[in-house]
Amino acid sequence: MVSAIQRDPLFMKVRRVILEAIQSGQFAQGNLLPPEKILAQEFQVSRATVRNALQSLEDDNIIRKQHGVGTFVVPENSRLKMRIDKVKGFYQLIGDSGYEPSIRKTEMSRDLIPDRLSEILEVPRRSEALILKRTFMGDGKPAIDLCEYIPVNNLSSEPQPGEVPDSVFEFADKFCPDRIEYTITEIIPTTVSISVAEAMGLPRNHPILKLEEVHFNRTDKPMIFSEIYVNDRIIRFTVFRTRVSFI
Amino acid sequence: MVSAIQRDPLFMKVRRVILEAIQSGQFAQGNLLPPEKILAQEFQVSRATVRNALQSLEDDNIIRKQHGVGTFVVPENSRLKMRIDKVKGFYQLIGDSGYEPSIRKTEMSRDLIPDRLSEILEVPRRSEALILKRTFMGDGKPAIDLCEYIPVNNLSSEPQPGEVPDSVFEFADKFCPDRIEYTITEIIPTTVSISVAEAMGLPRNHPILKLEEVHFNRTDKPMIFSEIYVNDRIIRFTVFRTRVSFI
DNA sequence: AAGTGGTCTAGACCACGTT
DNA sequence: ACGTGGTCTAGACCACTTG
Repeated sequence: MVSAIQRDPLFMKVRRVILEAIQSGQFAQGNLLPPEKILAQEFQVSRATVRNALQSLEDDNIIRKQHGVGTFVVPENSRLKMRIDKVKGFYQLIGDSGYEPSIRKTEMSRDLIPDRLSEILEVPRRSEALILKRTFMGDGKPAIDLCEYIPVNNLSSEPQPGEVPDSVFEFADKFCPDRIEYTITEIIPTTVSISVAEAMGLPRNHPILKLEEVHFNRTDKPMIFSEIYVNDRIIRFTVFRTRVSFI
Repeated sequence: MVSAIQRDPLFMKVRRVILEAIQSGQFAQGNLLPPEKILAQEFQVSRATVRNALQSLEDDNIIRKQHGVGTFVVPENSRLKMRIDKVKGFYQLIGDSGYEPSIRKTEMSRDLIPDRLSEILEVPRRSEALILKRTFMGDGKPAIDLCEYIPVNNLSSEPQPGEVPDSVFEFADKFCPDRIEYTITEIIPTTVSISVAEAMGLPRNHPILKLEEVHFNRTDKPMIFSEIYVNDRIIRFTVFRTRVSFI
């Protein structure tokens, strides 16, 4: 079952206050935040809690800490919204990219699962899967073409047309016995096939990004496979990488 | 100046011991690690230190924690070595992909910087840059074609041919006034041009992944631009993504 | 020398999932 | 009810950068 209620931890409250202060440009003198000690006093919390809040902001590339110096606000222009390692859903992604998101259609069908996918999803060959096809649009133009394969054995109830959520995470919450705990994505350059060219409104042989995603439950069992084509005229993925020293 | 010496924190020692135990399959009964409390007692450290060690292992997708349940070893087959958000250097990346890495050549030249890059690197138009071109091989076949642009004003000393490090991070450490603090990478699908096709030994119009990287120093100043072509027959990038709930 | 973030301790209580 | 990881405290000292 999906637990919807969860108390908001203290550090998340602190995070929100700091984030608002950043966004309203409050302590933006030189983009330097007050020291952790001061923040702790100000918020009447321990330094560990402040550090927890700052850590979560650093993960999102909002701030950057430097040992012996201080905590800096990362300039807007090097913030990244289309981080491929932070994708939550394509609808939101298109919005973040500055386009008006919409969904053209949702096709739902049942069919035998391709042999390659039955291996990846660890289900018997020639077993059945629910197949969902959708095209996400940005400003009315095709941005993302998506095809999801859910083996019928991984379904806990049968979705009706019209009640399919935008995001695969919500889909699993509603219609699968387990939620998706993590996802592994492979990035593949390719050129558009005839069918994709048609769906995306692109010339044949146009280069395009293909993503193959496998969604796992908490016991590391693969649940769902997604095949995704991304129109690079609308969506450009980025990666943020900090220097790491140790192994 | 680059500080080479740094004391190894306690939690890194703990991390190493846990990692070795995982790799030697020691506490692999059901892939469940002992509780944090027990680990703390065993290593004679505080629970916070154990948590710090476990956190770093979780970041690397070695373990996965689940609130109320325990800490699990992630199965080998869903470990990822070619995480695009964790790339340290291409030489190592090729090795991680299971190929014998080598470097074909390093071309070094000075030339005017292209207008587009002068904007990205925030230097005056028509200023000069050091240009480094290299091809990384895997098992003798071209795997990665790399072209780096370093504005001459961002150099602190002049590299001699033969003393150019494999990694751009080490290059900046040696020949630039600042080290690279973080990198933003854009992922672009494209097809090979004539020159790249030649360098990579690929047919014309073959789809290929292009990466455009901008390397920043600690003051968010762009220092170096890299243009990278990745042969997807040898290197396949992956992304690891866990479910996140809050904003 | 001063001030910052990084590490570490020894406790305590809470939230979550299982039994 | 129990055991797990998650959060939080109040302190201490260390490592790094800068003046």
